[in-house]
Amino acid sequence: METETKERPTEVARSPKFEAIERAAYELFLSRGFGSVSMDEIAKRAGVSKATIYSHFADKAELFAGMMRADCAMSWVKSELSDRPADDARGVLLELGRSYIGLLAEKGAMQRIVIAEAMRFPEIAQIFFENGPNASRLALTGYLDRVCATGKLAIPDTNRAANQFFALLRDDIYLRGLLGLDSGDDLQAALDKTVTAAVDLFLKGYAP
Amino acid sequence: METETKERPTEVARSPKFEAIERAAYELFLSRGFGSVSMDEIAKRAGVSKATIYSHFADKAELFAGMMRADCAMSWVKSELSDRPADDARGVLLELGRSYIGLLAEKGAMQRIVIAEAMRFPEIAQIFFENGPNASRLALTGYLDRVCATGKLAIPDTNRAANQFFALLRDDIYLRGLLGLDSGDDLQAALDKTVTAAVDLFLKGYAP
DNA sequence: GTCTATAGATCGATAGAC
DNA sequence: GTCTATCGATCTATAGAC
Repeated sequence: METETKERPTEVARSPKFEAIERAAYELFLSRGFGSVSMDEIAKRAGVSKATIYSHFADKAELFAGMMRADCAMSWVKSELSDRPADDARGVLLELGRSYIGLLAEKGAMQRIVIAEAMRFPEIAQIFFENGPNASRLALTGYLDRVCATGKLAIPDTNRAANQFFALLRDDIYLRGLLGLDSGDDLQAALDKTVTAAVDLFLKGYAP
Repeated sequence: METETKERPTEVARSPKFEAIERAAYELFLSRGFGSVSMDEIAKRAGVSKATIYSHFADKAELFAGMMRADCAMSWVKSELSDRPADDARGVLLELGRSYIGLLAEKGAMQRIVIAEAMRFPEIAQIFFENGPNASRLALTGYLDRVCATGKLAIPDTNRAANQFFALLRDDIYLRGLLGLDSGDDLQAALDKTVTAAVDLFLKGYAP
């Protein structure tokens, strides 16, 4: 979805029904996927008729792809790493780790749908990977390069190390989330422990 | 002792049509998921009529769940870790790593389907996780305990460490596979490098 | 047991009134 | 633009002949 402040030169204010359709489709698709959601259902939730939907969107696939594309295109990394201090790798990685894990939980439903429909909508899977995991990896790689320049870490391949760090953060909680399994009683404590354990292993493993 | 099991008569040979149905359903479900495969399609591929399928399986959901349940229940870990030497952690972990990555590639399609249908078939997701990732983690935890007993590694939480090791092995290749993205031209070399890099980081990070 | 034929329901998409 | 009404296709599941 896009923010309301974003200007669209070629288009005037979008009608309330149009936005209602978008919102209804987004919520339904994200909770149940492409195949299990019918256009009748979207129309009913949006409070419009089915014909109104087809006056704004060519077909069901375009409606789905439009919603997912906009959602995947949103930037993942909230905290920029380019202006982070290179002499406090532990603090920066801890903060990045907590931010990343929060992001996984927040975007969990979207990722499950993207994976489920990756065969039918390969373009969506591509956009998701580039703007999500790959963008995160690139950002961390740049930061690790700077840390290595200070001599505080010795990483032979910062690209690979960035991948490893995010892999450690995902742990098995990511897979559990994709599978819809409850991760025990004290999830937040487990997540914090996962972050600190990942940073510990990473820093010691790449110490000079 | 059940003498008359309708579903699995292990003593009596199951009819060829029954097995043809199972094989056709398994292949189709694994390649396109639950919703996109019709009973007509399964019947056509199996060379039987639709009514014959319904004479063996209650409905489409039971047919799907039966196939996926059987596939998920298959043991993952091929090489038992209980009889592995505790004084050669690097060699054992390298071998386990290659085996695990091969397994991910082999079961890639099944995992994508399990994730995609996790909401509709939570039981399948549960069985998959227990027999797959969780069983692997338990096996590795036991081995790491033995290695720590020899003093060659110092791991505060072997359960967490086992999770971390498998997470390092998955790297981002696992996610790419779920998304159906091609992982470049030289996949095998990248996989080998991922395994060695994971073992390197793990051993140095948990060195005494 | 296995088939053909079809019921019954739902879906995506459209025609036509207003 | 938006609605109601419906078409045609497709799906799951079943009835009935053999």
